[in-house]
Amino acid sequence: MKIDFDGIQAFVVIAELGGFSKAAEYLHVTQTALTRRVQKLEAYLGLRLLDRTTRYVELTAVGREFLPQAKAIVNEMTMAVGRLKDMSRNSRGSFTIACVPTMASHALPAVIKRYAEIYPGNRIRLIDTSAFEVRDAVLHGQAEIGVGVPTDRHPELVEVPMLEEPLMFFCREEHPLSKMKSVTWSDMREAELIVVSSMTATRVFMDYQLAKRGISLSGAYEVQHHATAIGLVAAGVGTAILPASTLGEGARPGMCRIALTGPVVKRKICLIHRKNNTLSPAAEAFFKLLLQQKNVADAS
Amino acid sequence: MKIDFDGIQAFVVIAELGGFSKAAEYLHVTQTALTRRVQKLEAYLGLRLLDRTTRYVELTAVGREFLPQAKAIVNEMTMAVGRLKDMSRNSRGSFTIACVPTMASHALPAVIKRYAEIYPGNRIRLIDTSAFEVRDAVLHGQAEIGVGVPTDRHPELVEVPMLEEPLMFFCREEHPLSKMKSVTWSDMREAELIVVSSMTATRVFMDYQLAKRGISLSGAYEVQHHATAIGLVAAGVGTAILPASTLGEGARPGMCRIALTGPVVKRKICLIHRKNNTLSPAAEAFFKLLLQQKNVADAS
DNA sequence: GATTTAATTGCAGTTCACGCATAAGATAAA
DNA sequence: TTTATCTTATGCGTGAACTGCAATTAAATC
Repeated sequence: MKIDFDGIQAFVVIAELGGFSKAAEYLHVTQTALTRRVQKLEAYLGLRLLDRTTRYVELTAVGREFLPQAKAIVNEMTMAVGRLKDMSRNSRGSFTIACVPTMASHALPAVIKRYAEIYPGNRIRLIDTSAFEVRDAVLHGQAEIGVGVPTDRHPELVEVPMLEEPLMFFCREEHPLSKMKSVTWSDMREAELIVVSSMTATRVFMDYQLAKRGISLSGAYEVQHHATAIGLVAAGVGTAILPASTLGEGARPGMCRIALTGPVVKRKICLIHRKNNTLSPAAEAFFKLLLQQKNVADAS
Repeated sequence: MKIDFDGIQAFVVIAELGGFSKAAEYLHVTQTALTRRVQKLEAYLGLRLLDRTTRYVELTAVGREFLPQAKAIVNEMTMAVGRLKDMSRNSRGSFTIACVPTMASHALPAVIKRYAEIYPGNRIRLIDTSAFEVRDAVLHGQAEIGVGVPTDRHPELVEVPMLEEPLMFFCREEHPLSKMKSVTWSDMREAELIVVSSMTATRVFMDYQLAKRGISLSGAYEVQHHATAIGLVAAGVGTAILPASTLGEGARPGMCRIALTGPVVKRKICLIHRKNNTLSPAAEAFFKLLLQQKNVADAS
């Protein structure tokens, strides 16, 4: 009833190398063992695969017919197992990560670059989408790792804090507040304010934090993407409230980024993965790199 | 280093049936054994294939990727081994037999018919050719079984006597000798005699036997095939010396078959196979049927 | 919190596979 | 024919691996 892979492998190697002894050397076992394996296999099958005198080994008619199949099976098996071991040893493989757009364009690129240097050849599928869909993608197994914001607890998901960044005030140098070290929410003039859509997790979180302190802020402009908001500010349309990482220091000429206090509202970014699902070695390695990123952020 | 087929099979069945217990039942082992097999496989590979709580079993990302391959391998293996066992148990399979034309058209058809009844579906490739080429076909492995005449001993070949039949004299009813119970070689009139080509083994053997008794007979007509000779006799062209089996008793109207003595020259037919080559089960079964034919001939 | 279901682990028995040493068979050379 | 040599087969003892039972642990449901 049980299938004897060793026997078939022995048969293939003996047939290809033309002898028990050579095959034994190749397989790093004694010739005795191969004799036994072949005998066992033949006994199990009820027919001879190899006609052997003490001098020569030759395929039987059945053996000749079976050899190509056996060879294919042994090869596939060896290959498949080899690939798996390679994945395990060298964190090789492909995986999918879901990520909110901000991180996809700011924190991720550096990590992906490092990852590509350490593990060349590994393909990463990146789904950049809203925080809600990031959560769903991980939950439904479309992505192994999610980079998003904390959400309502789900028993299947694990959220690991990665970094947090304050919302900041963005304006042009000409703006009256541009020379301030920090500004407060009450300094905002709604008539010129650009905020991101209330559909985004960032905005929901922000509104919630402000509401706790009796502050309400809707803004005159509402856009979907941070990049759009930055563009509008740069063009002199107005001022904006955005996560700090939206713009690195002095990344754009004529643009100022000022701390926003009273209160400081911090957007939390976390890594998400399914609770009971082991990450593939490739994803695992990436996950660790992401966590290192966290430490970098903590240190600064 | 050693590849664990059991483990992979366990993985596949568990993944397909969705649980260790169900898989255990399917494989006729305890669920404990499967736990161990999977653990061993995963330890060997260095990664998890199945994420399992005590309640549910689920594929990991790697497991999902590997499952199709594993399934294919396990299926192929099971199929291939199954086919071999079937070949062995039910003498199933195809094989090639080489046969001299006389036998191919006289003794063989009945055997093939019986064989087809007992082992339906088995394909037989039949090479009908000269005795020399029958021998070569077997020697070079193109045919597993040969039906031919004894030749010079070859260390690689085994010849098993099957049947022998006398050469007989064939003529039309109008012929002066047609009413004789038997005729002798000296009764032959060369001017009207049709014999088969001196290239055939039968002819070589006949000449040798006659030469021992100082008889030489070349005939006026020489043809390649027995069927041709019979045709010529039937058309009244002449008389012929042919193996008895060329024509069953009274098989053709107006044709007589008369014993030829002084001496009686018998053509021996034997089965040939390679000495150290095990026959495939299908061929083995056919070989046995052929030998029964021998007994039939001996009895008559 | 109790119950049920399903995988895991401790333990012990047994089988199975392996390797050493030796035998036996076959070919080639003397 | 005998001998040398090469290659597979076998006897036997050892050790590892696999298995199964029974108890355990963990998750999900009531």
